[in-house]
Amino acid sequence: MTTPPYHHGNLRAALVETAAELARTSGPDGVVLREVARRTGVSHNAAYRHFADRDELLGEVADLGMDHLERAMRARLATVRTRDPEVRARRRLRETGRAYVQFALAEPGLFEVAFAQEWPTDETGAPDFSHQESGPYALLNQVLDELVAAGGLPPALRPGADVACWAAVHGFSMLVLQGPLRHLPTDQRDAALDAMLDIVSRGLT
Amino acid sequence: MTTPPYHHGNLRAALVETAAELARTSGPDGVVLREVARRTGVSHNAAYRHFADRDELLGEVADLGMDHLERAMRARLATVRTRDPEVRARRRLRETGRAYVQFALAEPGLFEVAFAQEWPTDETGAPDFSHQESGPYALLNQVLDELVAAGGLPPALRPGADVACWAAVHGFSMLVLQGPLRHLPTDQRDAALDAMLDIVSRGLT
DNA sequence: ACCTGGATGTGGCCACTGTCAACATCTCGG
DNA sequence: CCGAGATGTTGACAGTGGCCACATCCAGGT
Repeated sequence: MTTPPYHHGNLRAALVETAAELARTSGPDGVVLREVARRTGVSHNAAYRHFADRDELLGEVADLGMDHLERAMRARLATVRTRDPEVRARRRLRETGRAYVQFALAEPGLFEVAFAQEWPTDETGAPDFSHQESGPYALLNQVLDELVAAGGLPPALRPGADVACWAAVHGFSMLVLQGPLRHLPTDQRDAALDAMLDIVSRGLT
Repeated sequence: MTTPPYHHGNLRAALVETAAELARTSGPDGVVLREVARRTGVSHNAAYRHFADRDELLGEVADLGMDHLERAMRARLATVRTRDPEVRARRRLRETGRAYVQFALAEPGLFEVAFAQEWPTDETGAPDFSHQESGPYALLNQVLDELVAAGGLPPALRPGADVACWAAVHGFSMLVLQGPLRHLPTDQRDAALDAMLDIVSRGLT
């Protein structure tokens, strides 16, 4: 007859994990504080000892999602084994985009939570990840720089290329996840993605 | 001393309008059934005589938003006065994209509501606006067809061009509205949009 | 060995929401 | 003119996020 301990031991981490599970299956709106507490076997108020409010918990889930996204991108990047620098860089760029979309489609809930979070800003209020060394955006910039260095992308087109790439893959993900392409059959969806990546790639030449 | 009439007269339309106002200022989550009723000066349950549930009301607002978007796009398209067919088509394509982003930024709430709605699907479940004559998507396809006809876009690149264009402008809008580019100063934002439109345009050549 | 203060978890409460069911009121066609 | 159907109201319910006061536990100092 072991009575459950009054203190959980590592409630904070447990809550984040449960919240992430809910986010995975039901998106941001599925992360209901009381349900998280229920599933973690704790009272509906315990979470407030570890998070200021629901948003702070969601923030943790968002960080977790960003980590997963970055790992997925890095994993796919590592599969490119081409020698020729320019071809290699171009393939790596493509894999970056493909990994982004693939993650969004595989983990729509986490993706949505991760994206809906606040983003770091510098003192002027402008986005401040330009000098970040990690994170999906930094990774994209890195790959784009590789492409410039390899001679595959005219330096004049380099500024703006990051936003263009990001917008394309992000928009595609949204169109498929929540938008008009929601019910597009898988093969057509993949074809559309390839076509889009082709167009963007052609535009960066 | 005129006592207010028991019946409103045109409650349905009035509710949609109030809901649209709320959507404009507070996005989809701001469209709270009870608040809509309150502002319309009616009891919190009156809406149920006209809409099955909150989603149906939101659907009306979404249609309204789509109309506005399409009108904005058409208005901008009409400003292109160039004669040369190819240049004209290319400019019209650009204005299409610019109008989309501009509407999203000017009316973020309506935009979000409009986009989050269900979309028509055909019997197979695939999106069914391919043969639509109106709506933003039909307009985009029309402009792309113009570009092909004018010789500005190789027919081989025509399939997929629609999704690519849409994804780019939609993604850009999302990055600015809810994403990392949220606090980007206006001038930098415009520059980034121009750069992106350039890249997409180059890709469609 | 105590005991005391801070950290952690609990239960009760409030305002708010969407939705349902029962009731009230009005309007219009026979 | 009168009754049926459409429209609007009141009241209730379960569910939510958030706050407060209280209960419990653990660690560190004496």
